Parts: sequence; structure tokens; C-alpha cells
Amino acid sequence: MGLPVDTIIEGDCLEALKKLPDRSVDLVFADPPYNLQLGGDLLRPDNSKVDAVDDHWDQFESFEAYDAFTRAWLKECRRVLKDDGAIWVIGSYHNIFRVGVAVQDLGFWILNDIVWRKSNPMPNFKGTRFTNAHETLIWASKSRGGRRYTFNYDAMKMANDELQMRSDWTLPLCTGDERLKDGSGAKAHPTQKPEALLHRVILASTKPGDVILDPFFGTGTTGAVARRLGRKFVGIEREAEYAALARKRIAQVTPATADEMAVTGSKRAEPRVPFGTILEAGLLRPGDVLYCPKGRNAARVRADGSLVVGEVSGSIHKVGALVQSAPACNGWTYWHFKSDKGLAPIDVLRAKVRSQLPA
Amino acid sequence: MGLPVDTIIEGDCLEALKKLPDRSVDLVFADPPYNLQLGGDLLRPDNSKVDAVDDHWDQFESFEAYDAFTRAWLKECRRVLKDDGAIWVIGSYHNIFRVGVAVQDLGFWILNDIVWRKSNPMPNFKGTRFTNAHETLIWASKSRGGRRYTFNYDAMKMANDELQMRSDWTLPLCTGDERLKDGSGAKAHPTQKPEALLHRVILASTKPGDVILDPFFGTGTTGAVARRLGRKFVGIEREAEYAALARKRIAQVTPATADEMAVTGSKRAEPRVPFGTILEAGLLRPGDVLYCPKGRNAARVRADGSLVVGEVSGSIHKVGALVQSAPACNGWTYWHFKSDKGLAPIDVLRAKVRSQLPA
DNA sequence: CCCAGGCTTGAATCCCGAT
DNA sequence: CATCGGGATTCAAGCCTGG
Repeated sequence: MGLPVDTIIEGDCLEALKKLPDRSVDLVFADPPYNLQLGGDLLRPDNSKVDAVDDHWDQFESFEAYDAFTRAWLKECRRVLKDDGAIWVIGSYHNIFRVGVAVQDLGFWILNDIVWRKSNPMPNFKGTRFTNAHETLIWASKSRGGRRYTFNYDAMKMANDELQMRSDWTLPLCTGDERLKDGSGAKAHPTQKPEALLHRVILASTKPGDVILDPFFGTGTTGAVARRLGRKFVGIEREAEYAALARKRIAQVTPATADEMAVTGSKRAEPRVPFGTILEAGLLRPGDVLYCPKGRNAARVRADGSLVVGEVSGSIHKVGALVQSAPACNGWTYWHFKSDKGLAPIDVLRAKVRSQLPA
Repeated sequence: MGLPVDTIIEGDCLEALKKLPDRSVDLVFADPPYNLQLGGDLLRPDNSKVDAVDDHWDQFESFEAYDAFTRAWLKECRRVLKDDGAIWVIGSYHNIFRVGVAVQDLGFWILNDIVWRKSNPMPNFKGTRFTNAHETLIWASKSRGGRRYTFNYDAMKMANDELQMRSDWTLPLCTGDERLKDGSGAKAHPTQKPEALLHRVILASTKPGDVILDPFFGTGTTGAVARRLGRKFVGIEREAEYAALARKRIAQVTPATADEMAVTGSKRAEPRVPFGTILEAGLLRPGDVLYCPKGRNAARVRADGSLVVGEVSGSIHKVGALVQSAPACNGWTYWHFKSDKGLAPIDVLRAKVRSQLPA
């Protein structure tokens, strides 16, 4: 059987993969189940319920079962890849370590791990952990030192304001009109990926006309972006509903002219510098004293970047407002530290930290 | 043998770990060998040679050998951890996936993976990949649903300008004066971590006085920051040179006072004030009426601190939940009393009582 | 038509001490 | 160890509604 290009194969991922010919695709992009292992319901502070990913396809009996599944589909993907091909897999801390080990053990050669920093992640509602604000992608060639993989270095550099593209990408979640809805207006797929992410992946690691295989096609983000960028795709999807939506979606895509392929700009976030960073950088130490411009009011710095005056504590802004009985206060310009040249605003420390951050 | 606190144990990591007592440390921070599999020398565009990590301690024969080593030291660390303890491990894509799987397989429970975004990474000189601009840390508790790990949520939030701290941390590499040099002015250790990174780790996940074990102590960044923040450490280091440098470095650190170590505390830790106390203090009287924020629902206060609405009575929380048909409710913020300035939440009365409690 | 303010939502391993 | 119940907990975007 030849390779069924620009087609969605409906059915089990493994069985479908086994029917594809050896060395026939240029790139694999895979967004497998994450095996989340969630507990009970999670309520927001306003008591609304978080719409959890509790679909049957994300349930595995054990790590062993997940590993076996992972190795099986990865092995087939490797067989189907051309010798100069490469693979991308996306995941979270729940599964990505297991995926990474399988990738290495099967003989792939990791080129980068990429961090997708979400500009608008869901917060940690209960205050129990750090906000889980990123996902991880692994990019690997078929083998170490084999035939050369594709990397469009200059296109990536161009897309990043002429600086080398880094391993951390800041992109928003898939929301708004881009997010596919079902008949009732609810999201059609629980984990639809943003097209911007696929845009960067495909632009970085394929050439026009290349064939991209996505064994967990879902609602077809890979196919839609591939088509828009003048690449071909092969999708595998078990759920008929998702496949139908994907077909409709891809049919609406107009392939871009060479012209239009230029850049989706990378939103560069303001380098906000929290006051706590000043302490981490060692520019101030816990216990140091800050003064108001005239040196009258004094406050003590704590290790977490809060200030203390008498009984009250809070951020540099809050405490600054408080000691002045003002409605608000810019702590960066109000508070001063003692330097060898007398009192200086802590804003100069922020400037020092900023000068070490990427633009 | 007891736990040798604020000490560097010179010797093999595994042998030393085996001598430490069960359930004796609060936190493990580990920066193990990354098992970098470098090819030949790497040259910069100007033909200067990149100073690679090619130390013998970073060489392993195979993935299997690295896995066996990883599991061995992780297993000992888990034994040595208290039941409410936690572990941090830092690595790059070369090893972090293998570490992560070992962590999961040994029964640790991953809490977050944290991305350290380097603000000043080494560029990719060959233009063959994305600039490798981050490393990954895994934070895991000793077991799933075991005794509660330490997370100073409020301190982290304060250190991040009152926004939840996210899983991506932007920090510069260890350079300048902080970077230890050997006699000839070359860097003393190839992978010295920045103190800012340890500052955040330790502030987030330990309490003052806690003991932090670092089985790959190197030049003692963990020890130096632990000492500065009023924590204790146990370091294990095989290379006598590194250990000597670490000792000298740590001796120069001035520990923070208890005062200086204090950070923003959590509300959960504040003393409980039963609602009845508000009545006992005369701040409200039996028969007074409380209102929901918009003034629509009203409830009558009884002498024992219960509320009555129509036929039902109960705690401020229960009745609050009931009148809203909500699964839960914080009565302190939901119910309001009539003051001369309009409706005010009864939480201000609790604050009044708390401020009069003995320290 | 625009703007301000409110509502909704996103791959989430999401409370904790007292009894 | 399970249960009970007090009461703590959210950020950025996009969409909608009302003025």
C-alpha cells in the first residue's frame, strides 16, 4: 500500500500505523494521551467546576501500560520515517519523561526539548503548587548522526527578530474563534493545540511538499497548518466525530502563497521584574532596610520580597502606600537603599536586573 | 549514626547516602551528572574552543548504566527523606527524562516540572538546532497523598509581585563574581548553579531550620544559600577540590536572623477564630442581621454563633452555602453587617479579634 | 458604533487539621 | 485511617451585555 496523502485514516493508531510503508514520511508530529490521573472534581474560587480531561482515551491502568503503548506507536513511527526524518512529541510532566525515555531507547536522537510557555495558563486555584504554565515538546531525529534532518535555521531566526530562536516559545492557548465548537457551543475537543505552535514546528523542521504524519490527529490542527504552509499530511484518528470535524476544517484552509508564509510574530512579553528577583539576584538581602526619599520612614526587607513596617507587611507598593496613607504608591521609586553614594531608589536595582534579561 | 548537619561528606555519593539515617532530612536538592554525550570538540565561529563538560564524572557507558546509577541514588534519597519531605532534581534533555521516569517509578509524586529559562544562554554556534536556553527541574513529594509537603505559596506569590509563581523561572546563569574561580582564574566547576535558583527552591519548599541534603554538592551553592536563609545542609562530594572550595565559600556566608527569614505566611496558618467569639466580644449581638454582599439575602445571628434563615440554621459557612445553593462558602467574606459606612464583611470583625490575641 | 464592566474558560495529578 | 467541617483559593483573554 502506498502512502495515503492528505487523508485522515479512521481507526486505531497502532493498526493504522502498521499499514503504512517504511521510510515514507518526512516528519511525525504526535500529541498522545497525557495519562493525567486526576482526582475528584476541582472547583474554582467562585465554585464553578473545572472542565477536566476525563476522556476514556486518557485512562491507562499503570505506568507500565502507558509505557508499552508509547513504545509501540513510537516504534512504528520510526519505521515509517524516512532516514532524514524527525519526530516531535508534546506532553506534560505527567507523561513527557516516559515519552522521552522511550524516544531515546528506540534509537531516536534528541535534538532539543522545547518549552511551550503559555501566556494564559489556567491558574492553580487551590494555591498548592506553582501554576502549571508550560508544556514540553521533544524534537528528535531518526538516529544519531544519520542522514541530516531538516532545520530551517534562518527562517526561525528571521521569525525571532533576527535572534536565534530559543528552546522556550511563548504562545497563547487555543481559544476564541480558533477553538472548534460542537453543535451545542461547547469545545469540540478537550486539548486542541494552537495553530501557532504547529506553524512554528512545521516551518522549522519541514520543507514545502514534505509529508507530515500525525498519529493522534484529533480535530486536525496539524493537517490545517500543514495545508496552509504547502505541506502534505497523513492523519490517524480513532474518534469519528473528531475526524469529521478535522475534514471540514481542513477543507476550508487556503494554502498560502510563498509570500504569505512570512512570520507569525513572536509576542515578546515585557520583562516584568518582581521585587523578589532583586533578592534572588543578591542585590538586596533579607533584613536590609529601605527608606523613603527623605529617609524618614524605614522598612525591612524579607526573603520573599515583602516589606515590614511595625506590624504590617506586604509588597513594596502596598507598604509604600500605607506609610504615606496614600491610595497607591510606586514602590520602585518610593523606596531607597543606602549605597556608598547615599540613598538611591531601588529602581536602579531593577534596571540592573533588566539589563541581564533577554530583550 | 546521626545526621551530620552542616557538613560536607567527602566520598562516593552512594556509599555516603547509605550511611545516613532513615527519614532524617526535609528536602533533597540534586544536580546529578547530565550524561552529556558530546562528540568531538565544539568550535565557536572564531575557531576558539568551547570549554565542554568532559569531566570523567559525567561519562557513562550506556543509558542502562546511567539509569542504574540514577535509581540507586534516588532510592537512597527517598529512604533518607522524612515522610513530609520532597526532592528537587535538575537536568537537561540529555538526562532529565530518565531521571523523571526513575522518580515516578520509585514512588515519588511529581508536583511540578519547572523550567529555568536562562536569560543569557550559550548560543548554538553551528546554527543546527534551537538555542538550548533552559534546564528542567522536577519537584516531587515523597509519595502520592502522603503527609503534606511544604510549599510557601504566599511567599512565592509575594516574590512575584502578588501573582502566582509560575512553572517557568527566568534567571541568569552563574557568572561574574559569583562564579568561583580556581587558582589560574578559570572557572572552578563546570556547572555551578546560580544562587538565585537555590534561593527560590529553598524559599518555596522549606521552613527555617529544615535540613537540605545535596548528594552532588560540587562547590556548595546549596549549602551557601541554605546557610544564608537559616536552613541546615548535608553535602556529599567526591572531589576533594570542590569540597574544599565549598567549605571556604560557606564559611563566608552570614546566616540570616530569624527575623530576616520570616516570609509572608498563609492564612491557613493564622489562629482560628470561631464566629461565636465575635458575639462574646460584643462586636455583634444576638438578633443582629447579616446580609449577603448585595444585601438581598439576610440572616439572623443567634447567641451561639449560628445563623438562621427561614427554617434553617447552622454555621455561617453552611447557611451561606445554602442560601446560594453553592457546594461551599466562606462565611467570613460572604456575610456582611451594617456599619456606619454601609455593608462590611464580618471578616473585619475577625481581624479585630485576631489583633487582640496574644502573640 | 464604541467602551466599560462582567462573565466564561483553559491538558489540573489543586485543603487540612481535629477527632 | 476515615470522617467531618471550617473556610481558603485565580490569571489572562476573549466574548457578551448594557449604556
